[in-house]
Amino acid sequence: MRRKPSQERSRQVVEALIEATAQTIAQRGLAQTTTNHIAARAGVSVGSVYQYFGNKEELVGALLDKLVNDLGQAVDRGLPLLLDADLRTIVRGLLQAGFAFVGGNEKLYLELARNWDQLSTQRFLRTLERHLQEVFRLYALRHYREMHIENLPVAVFVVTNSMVFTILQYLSLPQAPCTRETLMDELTEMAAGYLQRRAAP
Amino acid sequence: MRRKPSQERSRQVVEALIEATAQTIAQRGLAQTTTNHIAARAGVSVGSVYQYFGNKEELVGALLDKLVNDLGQAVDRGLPLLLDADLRTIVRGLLQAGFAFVGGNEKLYLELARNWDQLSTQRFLRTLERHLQEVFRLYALRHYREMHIENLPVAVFVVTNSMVFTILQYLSLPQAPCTRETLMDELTEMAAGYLQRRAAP
DNA sequence: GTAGAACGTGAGCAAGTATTCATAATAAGC
DNA sequence: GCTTATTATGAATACTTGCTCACGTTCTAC
Repeated sequence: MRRKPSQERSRQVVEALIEATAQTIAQRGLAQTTTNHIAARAGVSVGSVYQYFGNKEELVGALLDKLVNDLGQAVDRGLPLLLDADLRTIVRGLLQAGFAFVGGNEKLYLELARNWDQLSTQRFLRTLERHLQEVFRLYALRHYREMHIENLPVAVFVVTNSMVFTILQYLSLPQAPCTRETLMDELTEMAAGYLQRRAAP
Repeated sequence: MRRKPSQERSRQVVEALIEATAQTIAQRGLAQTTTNHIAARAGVSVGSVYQYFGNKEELVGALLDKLVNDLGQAVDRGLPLLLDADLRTIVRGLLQAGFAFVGGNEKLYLELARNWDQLSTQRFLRTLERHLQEVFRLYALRHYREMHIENLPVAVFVVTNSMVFTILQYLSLPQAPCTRETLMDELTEMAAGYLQRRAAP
């Protein structure tokens, strides 16, 4: 951030710019999102963008920061409700929460996912992995008889990526091969089966 | 293809252009790949690109056609060897084959995967799904006692996407969280467990 | 050998877009 | 009210890049 906004006015501009970035990406796609579009939608001029962001990338980065933060909060909110349930219920609940999270801004998240290489999209996955690792670590402690995973980080890595990308792929298909419920059932089956596999000896 | 090459000379130019496209994408990334770069690397001038391809997209499309074709052949070659084995061995073999296939051009495939939205990358996945569906259909026929999946297309969809994207994600990590062998073991565990789950009543 | 077709060339055009900067408007401090 | 700091403006700049086209070269058929 090139200049730190000190007045209320400018803080609102920064907020409007980030929001406008989200909307423009959702509507036109990342590639077709220009600084002029963003400024116009935010109701300010291009110059204002460069008052607060060194370049376009920083602006998108700020948007991602906000989304990563939202994600973390969403997971944390849903977490305590799940820990008493069994593994299958937990996984199903996480999937449901995931769909709900993406639900509002499907277009935006799809577009961001399509451009996952543009650096920071990775932070999204890592944040998610970190939170899920915590969930399953706690579960494993409570149910050490049923679940004993040797390498939790790797297991979480596999499950997280499998879930996220399969769902994204499902969402971006022109016509779905099955209902959303069926997809969640199958993913739950796969993930829960995998995580539960190794009973302690 | 704007003009059909009739002389040997021009056929070589077309081939060189496609090859140069692959190399340039692998080296500089799709976004930084310009028609001028491709032409230079192919040892011809930009104009020649437009003798045979209407635009840059068609050129990349031709490259993808070639790769999809390669993929189909690779799967078909490996297929007969696997059908006698058990499910776990088959999945492990497919993963091994997958890594081998990508192995030579890791950079290229990663870069193409990063830009999966640019149309035709989807064809890649569908081709793979189609082939895998055939593999598991045949396996299910032979081992109808052990495996009876109600909705094979959906199961294959889930497994294929999970495997492909987890591997791609693994490959694009700056530092791997586990060895390639471990990853394959875990993926095998998850996929085979999932596919084998429902025994016939 | 030569005419005509196929092919190759690369400077330059057209279009788009990130970024700057001189200038103007607004708010804060006194 | 006046001064200074902060914020906003948007035309102009600088740069990239896909693509064209008038011209030169190579091949083929007769």
